[in-house]
Amino acid sequence: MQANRPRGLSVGMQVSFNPAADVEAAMLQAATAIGLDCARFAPEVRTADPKHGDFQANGVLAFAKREKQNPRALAEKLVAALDAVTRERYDVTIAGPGFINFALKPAALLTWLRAFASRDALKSGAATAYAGKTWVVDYSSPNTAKQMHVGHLRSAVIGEAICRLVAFSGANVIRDNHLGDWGTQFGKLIYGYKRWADPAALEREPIEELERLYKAGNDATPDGSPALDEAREELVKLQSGNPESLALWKTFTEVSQRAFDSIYTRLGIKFDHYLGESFYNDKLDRVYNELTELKIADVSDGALVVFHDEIPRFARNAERPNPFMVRKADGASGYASTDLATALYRSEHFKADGIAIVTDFRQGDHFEQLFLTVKKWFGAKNYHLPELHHVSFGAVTGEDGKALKTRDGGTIKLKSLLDEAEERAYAVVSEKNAELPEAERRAIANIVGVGSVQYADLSQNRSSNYVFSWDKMLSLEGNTAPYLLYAVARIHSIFRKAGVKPGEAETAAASLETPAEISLARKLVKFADAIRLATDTLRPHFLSLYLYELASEYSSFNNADKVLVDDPAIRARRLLLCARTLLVLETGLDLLGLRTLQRM
RNA sequence: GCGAGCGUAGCACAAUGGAUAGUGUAGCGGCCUCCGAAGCCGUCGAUCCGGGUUCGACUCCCGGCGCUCGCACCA
Repeated sequence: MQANRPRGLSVGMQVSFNPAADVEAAMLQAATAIGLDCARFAPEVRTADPKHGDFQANGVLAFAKREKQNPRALAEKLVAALDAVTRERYDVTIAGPGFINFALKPAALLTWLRAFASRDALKSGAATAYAGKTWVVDYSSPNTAKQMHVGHLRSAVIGEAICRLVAFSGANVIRDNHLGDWGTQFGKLIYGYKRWADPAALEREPIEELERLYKAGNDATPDGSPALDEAREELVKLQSGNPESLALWKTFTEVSQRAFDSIYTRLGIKFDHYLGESFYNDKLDRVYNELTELKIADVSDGALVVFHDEIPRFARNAERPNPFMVRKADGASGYASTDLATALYRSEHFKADGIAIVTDFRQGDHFEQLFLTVKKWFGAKNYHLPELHHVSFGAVTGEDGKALKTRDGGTIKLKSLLDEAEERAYAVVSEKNAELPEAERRAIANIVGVGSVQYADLSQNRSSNYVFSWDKMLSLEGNTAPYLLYAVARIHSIFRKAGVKPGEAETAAASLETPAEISLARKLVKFADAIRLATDTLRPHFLSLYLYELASEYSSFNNADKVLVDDPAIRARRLLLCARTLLVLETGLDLLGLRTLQRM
């Protein structure tokens, strides 16, 4: 997946959304001009450390080495062959053994800022990368009849950010909540429900009551007990379509859905589909039949399984065999079979070009086996094979490094976690801005509180575990949601004071002059690169980090250069910088799933 | 036992094989007659250990060590 890679020649045309694309094209053109074999020469243009420039081309070093040429001399020849537009737009220098550095000149920076003046302009710049692609994103996926807890947080937050990023890059995104709505737990739940259901409690706190009934059912059915046989009987009745059982199950699903929706609303999530495991019930036979017919699956100890002999740990002769369990020995389906049916449905029905499944890293083996199996199966049948991504993430831990629990060792419910975030944010807002009316402080606290929880997760590499800390995520300092939201609020404040809207009163802007102005503009131009990196790697933290650095750059600018000065040209160009910073921050935060504020 | 992920300043994090490894916090020192000081500026401080590949390694490979997790009918 190398979307948004520089392609084609755009030299001499309008500046690109991602100027690195222009540099790449110009380098290739220069290489051709001096007779280099472009099949063997890759310019390797990337964003540079600001002290070296905006972009750097590193490809000369590797190429010169391979061709036994002097890299420095080759770099000089290439630079001399660069076209006039590029030379006009960039200060080009050669450094060290043969790095070629490109620094945008202030006039070129201004051109970019004028060209990308709205969210639509940014989107149309970004949207070429995944244009025409359909992506299914499978995230959140809680079990029905249970409350969402802290373990469901990362999938929901990271998954939503990925949906927005991929959509911004031009894909048609299908948000699919693969609910755990079918399985052995429903036998025990129905068993408990029929004996101990409390109608008043079901009315008042339906999910909590279902959890209590499941627990009661589970406690009453220990291994080997006659009660367990009864619970299994309930499961058989449900799976064979008994109307009474199905009606109960349907109620459980609806009650669960309402509870989930209230969480999703707070997190700004709206699914297109809730195709849970139950949806695939009638699609499993085809999986069994085709895998058997193709001899991809074997019967082992009575179960239908797939071994992948090319991967030692999934091979049939492994020390401890770890087969992919398609159908259990008792004939029941497992999650492997529903996941296989799901992959097929997404390929055939949604025509998916990409599938991203957002679950924790512990399921890594499962998805590796799933993807191996899908590739063999689809390959043999000539089915359309989407890109398959397991978007995995680490655990949420307490400050002791262990899984996050309540003080008394219980599971933290997502609802109470979000409540606490809002309460804590309310306390901070009330302290900092006591003069605001209470209703406004509440509204601010909701956005800051939930945003802080989301951002804490999104600001770090999803692969590692993350340490949950209220104090850090709600802090006003450092790479946090409050810091970013504060920067946004301050910019709005300047426009209020100026009496103009963002985007207005900037036509008189002539050229950027001060170091702080230029530094901020250079950061703004790199938005495209941050989007590309975050999207292609499915790692939102690259965008978070960029936004934080942008906000930090803005704060320095805001401190160094007064915006609302009398000189109309200076005022106009600084208002322009404020407007674009605001646009990029608000667009970027929205892509992460955060709401922003005009005042906080 | 086998396997996977992770290991970067006191703490929490970043680094798309590139230049002197960035940032926050904590510590120290500055900046409010000035658009929001919830801010800005300066300073101190780190790649788990040992080999290898490369012009160049936090990054890739091999061997250790540590933490977390997974290993047949739960998802």
